[in-house]
Amino acid sequence: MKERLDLREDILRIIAAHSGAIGQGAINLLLRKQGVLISMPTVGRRLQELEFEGFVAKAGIEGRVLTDRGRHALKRFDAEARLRVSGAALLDTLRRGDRKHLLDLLAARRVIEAEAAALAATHVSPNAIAKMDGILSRQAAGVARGETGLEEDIAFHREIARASRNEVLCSLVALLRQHRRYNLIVNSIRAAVGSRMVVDHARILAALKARDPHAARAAMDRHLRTLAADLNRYLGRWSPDGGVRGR
Amino acid sequence: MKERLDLREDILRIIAAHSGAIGQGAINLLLRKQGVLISMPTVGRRLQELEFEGFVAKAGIEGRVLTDRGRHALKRFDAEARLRVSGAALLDTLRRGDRKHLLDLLAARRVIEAEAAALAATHVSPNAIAKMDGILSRQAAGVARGETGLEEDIAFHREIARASRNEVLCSLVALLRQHRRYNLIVNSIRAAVGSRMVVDHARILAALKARDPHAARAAMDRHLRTLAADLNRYLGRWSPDGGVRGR
DNA sequence: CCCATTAATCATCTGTGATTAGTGCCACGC
DNA sequence: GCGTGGCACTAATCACAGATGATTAATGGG
Repeated sequence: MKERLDLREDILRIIAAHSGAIGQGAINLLLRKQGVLISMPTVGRRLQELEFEGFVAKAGIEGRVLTDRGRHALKRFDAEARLRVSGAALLDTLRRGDRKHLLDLLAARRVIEAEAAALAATHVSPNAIAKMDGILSRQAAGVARGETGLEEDIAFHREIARASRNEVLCSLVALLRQHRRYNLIVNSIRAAVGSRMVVDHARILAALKARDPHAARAAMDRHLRTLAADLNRYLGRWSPDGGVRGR
Repeated sequence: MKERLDLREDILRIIAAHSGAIGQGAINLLLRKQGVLISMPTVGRRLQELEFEGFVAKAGIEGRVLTDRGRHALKRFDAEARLRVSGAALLDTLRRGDRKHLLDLLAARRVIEAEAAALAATHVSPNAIAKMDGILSRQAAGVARGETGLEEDIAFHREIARASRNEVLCSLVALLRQHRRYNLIVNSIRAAVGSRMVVDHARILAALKARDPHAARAAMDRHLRTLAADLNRYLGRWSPDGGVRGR
């Protein structure tokens, strides 16, 4: 069901690109030129389906043309495809774990989460503040016990993003936080950053409680700046060239 | 090849969730409970494949267990799945076109692109500046002719993101720019914003030429702020409730 | 002795590709 | 001007490969 939809999309695209009507043979050749190697009968079958669904119509004898509905569907497909491609590109960038990309990632997180923190300062609910208080004290207790506090860190940042009431920022924070290698590294340097992370978070939370957007933004900015500096030092220590072995 | 990988993932997950060994019959039942309806022999075949690839091993007679490699692969699968889910959530948010989401989107773009502009001011190459010059003059000419200048707008912002040398920011800009309804609306209000867009862009470009990060950030911030204000006015005019009819 | 598991065999179903029939247009030659 | 062969297209038929499911050994443990 998946790749067939893909094939049909390709066929629609070819028909749209071609001026005038076009038939199975020519479509087959063009598909082949695109690297899609299918037989002509299959193209015919897909064409029958597309015709049945009203996306193409027979134009006399010399082949088929797009209907308005087909053009419309294709436009929607294109938009979806562009979205998917952009998303995939971002995911690929996020998957990479070399030094520069980790720092790039942190720089992006810094501006995004700083804005989220500023917004949160004006929009946060008492309920959310209570939740953050709980997270923070759990994190402090965990770090004191020698744990990493990673879970609480993630939860804290997520709560702030959620409190910003900006769904796009919230989604972005969630997405950018899904980086395995980054989490691993924070794990490794937790001895250095664990306790300071709690202090940083407390400062952010205090700004939220004071409903001071400026202070919240500054606190979050500083938090992620120092994290980036730590990361940079850590990576520099183990691999000056920036090519830490990851996979 | 696709759904089979999916099925195998499900099977791995079930084995991992189950304490101790588990066989085809029980896996089949659990799969069925998940809504995946496959026959027991198929489960057996997948298990053979997984065993051949070293992800599971036979545990005596009572079924199969995960190997270390299987556990590792599953962990990787989980990370990938989380990434995909987060990405899909963001795409869903971006797909929505109501007033609040459009403004959220613009707010996110504002901080991201402002940072990109600031970085670009220090990293931009003469080459890129020349390219932006070209884009800008084409846009000015187009707007003077009564066109929307939308293509050039997109290209300009993309160039700035690229000049920031931060791939994450660049991907984010590309992703956030893929919003059909937003582009449609800008099209609709181009009479109001078309010429001012050129002025804004010129101001940004001037800051880049002066290699002044502060000015670049401020110019971009202002550009997207006014755009948001325009959008807000436009949406307010046509639908005070924020529920513009889309698609 | 019964049960769960693995694995093999056989039938079926689906999708695909090769081939072929049927149809109308076009160009060429008379 | 008209018949005729070539050509592109549609669509049907047949065969084949692959996956799936039902059934059935075969094995070992409670």
